[in-house]
Amino acid sequence: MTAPPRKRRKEARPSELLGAALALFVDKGFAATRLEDVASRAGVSKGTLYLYYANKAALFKAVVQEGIVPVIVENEAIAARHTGSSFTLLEMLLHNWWTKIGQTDYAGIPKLIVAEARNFPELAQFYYENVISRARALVGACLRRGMASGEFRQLDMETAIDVVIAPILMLLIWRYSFGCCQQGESDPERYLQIHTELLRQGLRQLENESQV
Amino acid sequence: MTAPPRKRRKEARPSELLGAALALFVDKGFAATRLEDVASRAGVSKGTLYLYYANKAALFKAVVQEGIVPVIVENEAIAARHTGSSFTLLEMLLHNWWTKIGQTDYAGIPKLIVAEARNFPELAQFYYENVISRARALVGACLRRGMASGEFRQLDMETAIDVVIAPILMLLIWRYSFGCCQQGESDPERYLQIHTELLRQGLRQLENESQV
Amino acid sequence: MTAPPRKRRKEARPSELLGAALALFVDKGFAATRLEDVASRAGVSKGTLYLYYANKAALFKAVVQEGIVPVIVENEAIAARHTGSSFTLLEMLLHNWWTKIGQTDYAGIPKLIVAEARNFPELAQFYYENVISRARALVGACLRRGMASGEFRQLDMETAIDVVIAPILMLLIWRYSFGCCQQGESDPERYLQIHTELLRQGLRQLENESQV
Amino acid sequence: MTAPPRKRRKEARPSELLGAALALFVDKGFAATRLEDVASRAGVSKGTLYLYYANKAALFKAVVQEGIVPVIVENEAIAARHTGSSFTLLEMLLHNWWTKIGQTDYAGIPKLIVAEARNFPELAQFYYENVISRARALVGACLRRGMASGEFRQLDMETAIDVVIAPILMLLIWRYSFGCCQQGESDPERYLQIHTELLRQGLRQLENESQV
DNA sequence: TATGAATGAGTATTCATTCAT
DNA sequence: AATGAATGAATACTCATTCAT
Repeated sequence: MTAPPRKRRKEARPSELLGAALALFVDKGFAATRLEDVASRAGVSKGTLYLYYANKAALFKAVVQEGIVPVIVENEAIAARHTGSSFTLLEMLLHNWWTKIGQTDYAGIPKLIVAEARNFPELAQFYYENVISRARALVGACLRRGMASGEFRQLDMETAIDVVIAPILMLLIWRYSFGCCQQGESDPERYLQIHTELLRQGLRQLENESQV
Repeated sequence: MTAPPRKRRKEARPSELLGAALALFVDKGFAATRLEDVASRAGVSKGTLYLYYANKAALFKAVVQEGIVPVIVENEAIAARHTGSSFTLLEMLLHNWWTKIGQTDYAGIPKLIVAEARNFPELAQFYYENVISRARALVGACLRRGMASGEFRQLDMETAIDVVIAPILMLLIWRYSFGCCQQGESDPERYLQIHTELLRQGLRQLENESQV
Repeated sequence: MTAPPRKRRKEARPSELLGAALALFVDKGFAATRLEDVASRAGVSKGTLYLYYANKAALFKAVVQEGIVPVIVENEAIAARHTGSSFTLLEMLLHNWWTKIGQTDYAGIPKLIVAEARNFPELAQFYYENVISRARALVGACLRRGMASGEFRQLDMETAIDVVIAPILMLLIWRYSFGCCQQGESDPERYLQIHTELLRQGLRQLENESQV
Repeated sequence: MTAPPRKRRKEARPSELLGAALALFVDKGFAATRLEDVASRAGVSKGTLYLYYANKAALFKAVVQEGIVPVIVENEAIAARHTGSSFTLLEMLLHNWWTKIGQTDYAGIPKLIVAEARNFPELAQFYYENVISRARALVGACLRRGMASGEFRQLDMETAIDVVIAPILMLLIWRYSFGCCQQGESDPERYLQIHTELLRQGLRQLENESQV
């Protein structure tokens, strides 16, 4: 009969809610996450959640907007002010993504969105416009820059973007799907290092080719 | 005179059900597929479905068992009897996979299983054991063979397997998630051709390296 | 742990469900009626209700369609085959309505629809087209017939229809709103008898008027 | 210089709240009106509403008390001081009701109370005691007076009261339920005029009858 | 074999009311 | 007096599974 103490934390609520939502979204997926669980994980009631986010889709969009879009923005800034080797830029972009996304709970979002895109086209559209197309544009610009300078060899652009993005994407998708099924302990850092090295070789203008 | 078709019908039930299940699973995913829809697409009642498959999970496993595992078995046979270039073997394996899986509705299964693995660990386990681990073993054996013969350079095995599998996997995942969101028409054949070429260059023992 | 016995009563279900729905709709109104209560009053589970009616609105429409529209149809038939006094026809129509609607649970529907029309425009539209407009057309035809024969005096048609319908409508609305609040026991039969008498006087062509 | 308007504001709060409540109650009904909407329409917060009215029911009662009961009181005063024709008194009472209620937003209250009486018996009881019973008593007294003086013929009292009240009540109920569904534009003034005329004829002591 | 009627657990969202500030 | 953050009860609809026929 003792009413639970009401705490007013207007400032802190949004980030607490987004944190709880992220944790559950990446664990269960979008459809299978119950908003009641999000609320209770954030220490509030279901109703409180709706004070901050109009519905489940809005909550998901906020998670992406607050957690992933800023990293895109950062990377756009890094690219804008970069002078020097295009491959170094590529490394910086991937490294920042890895630090801010790959090493946090946000790492689960790419698998989630791939998994639910068809059943929630509105979310897919949002993610495509705000994350995918911007990320691809960024990598594309970097590659174009390298090809123009002769640092990279000429490649089909869309395929080249895939080649850059796929390894990190596969790593994240795998970790959040079969990650726990796999017996052998995988070392993501080493995996990425190898792929970066393959990338360097795959992209670089070969000596004798450049001379042709 | 209507008896014979009725009989044929009866014997065809399982495959009709599996066909309907496959179509809906790859369209909606596992959780979002309604067994009632599967049954009605196969032209039977919901109850009949349960005469053949104990539950939704059993139905899914049957789809995999009947449609995907045989391709693995074929590929194992191809590898067993192959003599000659390891890269040619790799091409044969990928080509068979592409023909039997990539160009059929089964192409949607990899995305499905990645999407639902966490929420249905039993299915993930089944798929991992019956498809993933066997496919990786097969590719691994092929790579080991090529490395032993000097055709391929020495690479970390797990990473090399990833490098072989990832492009085709990404292609399928993408097609069944953002495929329809994307404006530009993508040409999967060309995409695969490019990746096969990159693969050839990435794996081959370079002349001067081998001389060292 | 003993599962409740499942009874298959496909034939009887619809009328049992409609009966339960009618009872609760007229008691609580449309919005305040819980489908779970309808189901349990009919002795079935919530799910079963949905086997027969797609949703709450469909259930309501079925109640009207099965219980009220047939009375309209009957009255149209009565009017079509009637020969003789127009006032007698009017009495027959009102009497049939009173017997089939006014003395049954359907008597609560007019109040319900008036109460919820604004919040459920789709239901209002359905009821207006299937009941109200047909009932008014029927009364209108009867009045026109009496005016043409000189039995009734000339009156504005819409108002005349109101004058005929209003007393019985008010009676029903009152019974299902303040009926229980009222201390004095009201006698609906006597009320209607008085109104019918007033109607006879109000409609009839006065002797001296007809001579003018 | 902003202080005075602030003060005026404060004193005007209750009537602003009652105005907002009236508008929403007659639009949505009692149950479907959200107190948050009432508050925001009045330009205050939800909490403030509760400073003035203990709950939704109290708010509704206040609307009736402030807007409808005074018209009853006025009519009681008109009747108390009236000398002359009873029918003229009836016309005055109806006219005042029409002006103060029928031509304002309060016109929606009769439909509301009829619609929600059963689900909110406390409100029904309040309205019955403060409005309905007093209005009927008033009309009853007027009719009794006319019957005593020989201006009206002898009629069953309750029925006679119904005859007087029903047309105006039906008009208001209709306007707030199917009013918008109806294609033909109805003219309430003309409707009332016709009914008043019918009333005059229906109530008056016929010459030859009075002579009997 | 085949049917399809029946079940009931599961969930996003709303809103009157409370209360800390 | 005023705010608005917080609460939690309440409800339509879905669908995997069961089972009587």
